[in-house]
Amino acid sequence: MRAHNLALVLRQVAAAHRPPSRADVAASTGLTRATVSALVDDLVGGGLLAEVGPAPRAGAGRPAVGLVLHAYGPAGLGLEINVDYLAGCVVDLTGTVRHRAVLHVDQRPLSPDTVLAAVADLGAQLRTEAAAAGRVVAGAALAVPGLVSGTGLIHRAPNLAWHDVDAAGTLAGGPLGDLPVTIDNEANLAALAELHADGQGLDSFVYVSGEIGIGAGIVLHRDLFRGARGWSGELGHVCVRPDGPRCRCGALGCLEQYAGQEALLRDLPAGEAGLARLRADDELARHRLPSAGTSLGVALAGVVNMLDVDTVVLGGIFGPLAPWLAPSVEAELSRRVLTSAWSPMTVRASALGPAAAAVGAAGAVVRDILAEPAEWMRT
Amino acid sequence: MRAHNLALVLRQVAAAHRPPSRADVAASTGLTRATVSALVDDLVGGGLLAEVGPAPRAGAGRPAVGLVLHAYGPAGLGLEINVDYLAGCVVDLTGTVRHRAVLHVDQRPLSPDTVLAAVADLGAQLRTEAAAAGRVVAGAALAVPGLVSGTGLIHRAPNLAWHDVDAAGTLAGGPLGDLPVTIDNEANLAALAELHADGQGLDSFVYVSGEIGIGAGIVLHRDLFRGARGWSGELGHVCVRPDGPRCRCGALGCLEQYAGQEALLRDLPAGEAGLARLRADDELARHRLPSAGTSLGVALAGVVNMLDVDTVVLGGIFGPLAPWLAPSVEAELSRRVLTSAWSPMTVRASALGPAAAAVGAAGAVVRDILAEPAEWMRT
DNA sequence: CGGAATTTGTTTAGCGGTTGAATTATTTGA
DNA sequence: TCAAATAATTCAACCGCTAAACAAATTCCG
Repeated sequence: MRAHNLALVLRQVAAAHRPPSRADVAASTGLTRATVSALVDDLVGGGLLAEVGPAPRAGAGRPAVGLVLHAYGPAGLGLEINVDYLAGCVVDLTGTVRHRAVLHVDQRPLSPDTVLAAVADLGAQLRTEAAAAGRVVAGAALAVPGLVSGTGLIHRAPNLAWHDVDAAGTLAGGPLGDLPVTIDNEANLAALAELHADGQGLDSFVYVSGEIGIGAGIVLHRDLFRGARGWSGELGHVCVRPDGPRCRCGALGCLEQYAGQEALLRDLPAGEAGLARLRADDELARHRLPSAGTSLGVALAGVVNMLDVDTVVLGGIFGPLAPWLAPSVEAELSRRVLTSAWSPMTVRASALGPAAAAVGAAGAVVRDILAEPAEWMRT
Repeated sequence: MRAHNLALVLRQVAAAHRPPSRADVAASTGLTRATVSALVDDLVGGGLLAEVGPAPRAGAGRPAVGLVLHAYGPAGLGLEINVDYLAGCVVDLTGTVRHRAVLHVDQRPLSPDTVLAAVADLGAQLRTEAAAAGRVVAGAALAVPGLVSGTGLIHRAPNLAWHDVDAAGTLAGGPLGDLPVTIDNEANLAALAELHADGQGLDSFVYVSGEIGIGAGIVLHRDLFRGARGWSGELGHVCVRPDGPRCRCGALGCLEQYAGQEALLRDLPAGEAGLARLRADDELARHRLPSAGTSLGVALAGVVNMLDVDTVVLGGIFGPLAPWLAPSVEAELSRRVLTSAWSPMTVRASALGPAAAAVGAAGAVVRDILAEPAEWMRT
């Protein structure tokens, strides 16, 4: 009960627009001021909340002491392994990114152990930076482009050609071995980053992560949807045409064959160079992207009919290509989604830059702490 | 906290295989015997639990008093409107069906008000029967083949040609006007019935409801998944081929055009007559059903790739046709679902008979009471 | 047959945590 | 300078759970 109320108070402070007073929190939670005072004292003592000078306020009365999440409380380390880069960042309790790093290296020729060692080194370096700035990293999360078990086993990462990699075990032996590390799918964590990106109250959406493969992170009522075993969101392998071209996964007509990076860049240089060319050449883009958008729309329409979300966010490489993709996606959705008749769908580009998953990962670490403050303060 | 623990105790009693004693419940919940005693006394006083004579037990010691859900506690009324029948039933707290009724009438020529009045009458009649047997109906739930809002507004029921029908408002004026009535999608409630059907511990599955249309109810971790607005599960309008035949919804190539009842019974008599013919004529069934199963499999593979469930339950008319449908559904799933490589899918026929949704609806009413006993006992 | 052992269920004192009212603290405004 | 207003703390009361002792009802075994 104590634990529950601690989390409740913390949530109110985090959600407030300006630093609330103890009295404000009492009013918004329904608890009494006495209780809130006691809880806040605990949270301040535990390093999760800080008091700030009273905001200039009109009217009489004793000035309120503002409460904010402690900017030097426990920090989260986010790491990302993707096909053509590694990334990492450190965020504080407020969700602000304090340090970041990206390494552009194609990971495909490297062994899983090499890649995991490299990303651990990147993380250790960021942790040192954070420590120098007075922030202690309390935990880490790693984003990978594949299907991951809760135990940290990567079952399959098709575009890295990994399978059955015990990432958690390998990391435990490295320089981050003393940190609790969770491992999650890249699209899931990017979706979380999108959810908590500044302001705009997205409640439920599908985040489409266009990288070498196509993944999706599903957010429902501000909560990440993981499916039964954590393996949801394999949008790239939803069927667009049952008799279409063969996919790397073995099936026919998967979305990835129509809207994956390799399909978009056919006859163009691979990677960023080809994408830049596509963005620069409006003629080319108009010729090639709408049909990919239609395929994306067909697949997403099925997803939306089943899942019932009202917003699609185009992320990864689809973000910058949204001007050409979104109209055909939107058209297909409004044609095929039953509910769009009385409740139209929204399609928009992601608000995030590259390495969104790393930011989401770091944010997930601190939000875990905020969600269970009692757990954190026991130590 | 009290409320939480009351529900906890109730859940343990409901989940037990044989009537547990207070001591058993204490052991399985982690509460002390003293606390459980107090909680149980409240629940017995509130008419939710009953004590039964001590079971003959081996060993020494004072004999235990068994606890069971009160068979004469509050009962739930379930109602179902479907295209070619109305159904209703009353279940007691244990989930046992005590009274039932079905009316085979084609509802399509009738107005919504007429149909709602008829189903309300059916409900009132069942309530009278239940009262005569000493059971008081505490609430009702109505299943409809369409998209429903939480407020009881039926946005669209394509196969009844209904739209914007205020079912809750209409029912409030009828003979059930004094009961709290919730309204929900037919496939959702049938899925709940399947979930709570005797025994076998299904945890997460997609229940495919084949009626005139095709719907789906999604259960994840023994919890109904409703999507963002409660409009999930429109499997019938997932796209199988983007350039397929036009569907009643306006789009091209919806699953319903390949595996809906009308597609299955092309050139056969409509309704039960045609279905009987199909079941009787193995030659015909082998010729026609596997291709429908393949389409179903294509659509379900996309769903499973996104949602990550490991079991598909074929219900409604698909249940009896499962021997011909399931193999091709299964084949398509194992071809197309990524996770099936290391975690194979299961496809099975529903354990339920007709009017599954009515049973699910009635069960939902009593489970709501069991989930919040404090709420119920306040009255 | 009768007492010890055993298990169930209740009683009682104590404790953590919340509430509500009273109290103290700090400011504005007349 | 003092009253009014608002913020935060203190303190007694209370609710619900726990732990341990106790009462009740049965079996085991000499």
